[in-house]
Amino acid sequence: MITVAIAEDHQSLVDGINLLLEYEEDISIVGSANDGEALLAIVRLKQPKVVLTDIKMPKIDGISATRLIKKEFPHIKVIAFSMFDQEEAVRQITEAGASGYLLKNSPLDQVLIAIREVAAGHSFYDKAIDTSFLSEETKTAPRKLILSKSEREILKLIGQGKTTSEIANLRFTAVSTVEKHRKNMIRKLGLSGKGELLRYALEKKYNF
Amino acid sequence: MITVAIAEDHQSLVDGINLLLEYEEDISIVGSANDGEALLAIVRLKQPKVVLTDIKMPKIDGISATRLIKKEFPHIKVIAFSMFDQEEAVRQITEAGASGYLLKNSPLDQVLIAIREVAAGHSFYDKAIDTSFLSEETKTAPRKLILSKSEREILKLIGQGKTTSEIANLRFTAVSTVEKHRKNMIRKLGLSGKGELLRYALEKKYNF
DNA sequence: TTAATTATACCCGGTATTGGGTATGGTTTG
DNA sequence: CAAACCATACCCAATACCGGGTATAATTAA
Repeated sequence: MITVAIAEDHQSLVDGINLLLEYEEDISIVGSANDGEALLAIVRLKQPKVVLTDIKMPKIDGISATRLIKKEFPHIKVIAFSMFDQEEAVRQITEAGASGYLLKNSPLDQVLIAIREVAAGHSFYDKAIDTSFLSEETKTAPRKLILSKSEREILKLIGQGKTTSEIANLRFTAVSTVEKHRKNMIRKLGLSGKGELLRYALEKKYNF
Repeated sequence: MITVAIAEDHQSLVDGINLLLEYEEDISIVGSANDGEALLAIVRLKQPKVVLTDIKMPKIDGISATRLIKKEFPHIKVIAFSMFDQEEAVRQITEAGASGYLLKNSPLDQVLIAIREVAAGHSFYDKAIDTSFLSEETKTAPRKLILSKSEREILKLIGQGKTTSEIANLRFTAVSTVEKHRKNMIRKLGLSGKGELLRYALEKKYNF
């Protein structure tokens, strides 16, 4: 199930998208907001897989919102939704971590395609968008290292089946610190517990 | 570290083996008993990797003790230690789950070799023992399936990162039942927590 | 057809993990 | 240099897990 949050100050458009997605069995809208601040609140609460956000919004604009979302939840995919094809806006929100850019005057079914594409880990830019000025890595893999040095070390130890207190001993640090790192990783990676974190560690075979 | 428990009603022999193993850095004696009942108690308490047991013992003989140990802790390796090379005794204790058979009139260093061999997952029979009547599988892989059907199913789900309550929902059964299965598996496999169980599940890639 | 095993479900007390915080120094970097 | 980021360490309340039990019905094996 692809969970989606929408931020858009024109309620009519929100309603339209809601209508469009209503009968898509693999997509579920978990919240919508009319400004950036409300979007952030929804994202923190629901942690959707995909965020579809307008760029021009009250309180917090879409670019800043994207930056904030990607900082707290690097795994959440953001799609920008804008009236105009402005090179500067495309550049800025992509650098902020967005995975796609849609135009409001394009057919609505593009929304559907874009959501599925970014949820699958790809990027999706409206055909009308000139992306030539974006480097290939920026579009497809804008990911810097998500985890910090300590976090990676701790994840490695978790992958060895160590418990939190064993890790704390090995690293000569407090249990609370290891717990904090573990919790930050769970948040950053969008996981839901030590089990999934261990799974992630073993699957990635320490390539993170 | 290979942890070892010894059961032998002649204390002098226990002392001798203690002395022998004292300077082996990779082997540690975690307990010794003079009868089968005391052995069981030690095994339950310390859960050693290897048990070295006499066959003729007060209260519970070595064969019955082996059966009981292997039932509760299939991962614990048992080496029989006997005065005589009796085919029937060799057959019975091997069928009970023992991984090796030593003779008391053999050089003491055989004990060392046997412990390391069985700890590594091999079998070890004294050279004087005629093992021709034992089938190859009986000697090297006397293991029937350690885990039951439900246990294997639950282990698979654990391997997918599911929590206990998620598994209970999926199987339409009580959380307490899933917990019981999980705990039984941890005991049977000699693990120490859900972390290691998950590790085991992923490592064995569901070949259990 | 008994005996053993399995699956089910619950008890207890104790420890670990979770998911939110806050806070304080260092480091890095624009 | 100020803003970000990182590592550190702690708080809290709620939930999950651990490692022992017991018990009962159903199924399987000897």
